[in-house]
Amino acid sequence: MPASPSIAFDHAYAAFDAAPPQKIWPASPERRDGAGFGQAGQILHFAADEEIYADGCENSSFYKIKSGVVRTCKFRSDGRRQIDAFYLSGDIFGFEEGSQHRHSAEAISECVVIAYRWRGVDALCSADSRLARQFLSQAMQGLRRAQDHALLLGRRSAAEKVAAFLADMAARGGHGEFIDLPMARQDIADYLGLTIETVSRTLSQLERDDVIALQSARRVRVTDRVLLQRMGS
Amino acid sequence: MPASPSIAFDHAYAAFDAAPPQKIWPASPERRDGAGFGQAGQILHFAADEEIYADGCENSSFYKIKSGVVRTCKFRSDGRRQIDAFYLSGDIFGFEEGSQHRHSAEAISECVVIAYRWRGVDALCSADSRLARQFLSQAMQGLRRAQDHALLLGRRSAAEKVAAFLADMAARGGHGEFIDLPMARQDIADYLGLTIETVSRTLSQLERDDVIALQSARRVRVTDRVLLQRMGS
DNA sequence: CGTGTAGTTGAGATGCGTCAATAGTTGTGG
DNA sequence: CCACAACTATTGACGCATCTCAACTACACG
Repeated sequence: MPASPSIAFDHAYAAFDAAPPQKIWPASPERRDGAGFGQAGQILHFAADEEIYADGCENSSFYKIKSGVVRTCKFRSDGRRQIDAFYLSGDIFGFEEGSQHRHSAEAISECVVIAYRWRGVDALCSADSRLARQFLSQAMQGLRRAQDHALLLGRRSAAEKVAAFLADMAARGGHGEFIDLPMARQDIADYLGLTIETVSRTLSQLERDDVIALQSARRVRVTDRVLLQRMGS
Repeated sequence: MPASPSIAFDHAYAAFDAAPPQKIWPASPERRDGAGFGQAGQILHFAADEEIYADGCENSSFYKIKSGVVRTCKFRSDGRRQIDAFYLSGDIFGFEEGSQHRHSAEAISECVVIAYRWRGVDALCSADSRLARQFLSQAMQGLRRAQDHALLLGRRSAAEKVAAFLADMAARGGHGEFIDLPMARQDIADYLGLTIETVSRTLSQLERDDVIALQSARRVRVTDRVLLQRMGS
């Protein structure tokens, strides 16, 4: 829908984080059964590489990251892995319709996440149309992200993919001209549909071309932001 | 969200199609300005290859196909085109958040579509939570489709891509063992991130492998549905 | 200091793209 | 019904970008 939601989604979820869910999710028929609600907004901790949920398991909650980085991915029968998305602090993941999750989610670094139960969401949205609007907006945001990812994967060179990835990471989590890459090369490769070797070679080439400088394997300095942007678009 | 909507989305939209929008979209503050509503549910005709809306133009409506086939795509600066999705009869397209469309939409065949104006949707959803639920469900469906497309484009062989595409088309519009392909080879290529030559070669190879038989360029008979499914997954 | 993991680099193989020619299809007009 | 043009699809030959396999390097951690 054309207009941005009247109340910023992040604002509403910030409230989710700060206050007990009852404050946000008002009384509703769901509350009477005495279950479900108490668990909304539950804080969970995960170690690096720990699984948060598995592909095909019950979709009872969605999650917001308080700190850390999460990847959602699918494993194919031949063992190949494809990463659907990376989620940074403040992002929401596992936001799917259907009774089962359609990807698995894994902590890339140590993570603190908040789990919000789906149970009762329909009732809450009925009671508060602004909340319903936030949910719609969140779904639309995920849609845009997935479309951009599909665009990134279709018929682009390795250099274009890697440049676009770096530009995206810079936009999302950039500290000035530095980009921190919390994920391993293999994660980047599985996200971009490349091999780890091609990712590594492409990064080296970008460095030789004076577009970036590799401070360390996980830390990139952008020396030519304009060119990086141009290469990735 | 785990459960399917209590009222099937299609049902609600069937009502959209059959009845004047006032019957579905009840009185609301928006109506008082005397505009917008009268145009909701407007029926439009498009010739083959005609543009329905352009990338970047005002996002005032979303659309449902009554008959025909539509593609949404993006054009890159170097002239390459990427197709985001194909929409068949009954599908909804142009369902995006934001003030501008982020793709262009073109009729592949002669088309009849219904345009629904966004204007006033927020108010309507506030008034009718079931409608809000349908909108959310539609967004979630688009999200799933885009995720599947990204999965299809990442590190799969040409044979896997084409097989998956055929299996998808069979599931969506199949008449028994026959698949009608309303789009040109170039469209399929731009959807799968391949060239037209590779698509053509791959189809020929599938025919030599006795997975399909090409009745004509636009009509495929599936001779080994199980194998086709397996190749594409 | 040794061991294990992550990342880089090199050499060769290959799948797909590119360019070009051919074949098939559709539509128009005589 | 045929002739012709224009377009779409198929097929072939060749080149190149990326994959594969392998060796090497850098870094973290006990």
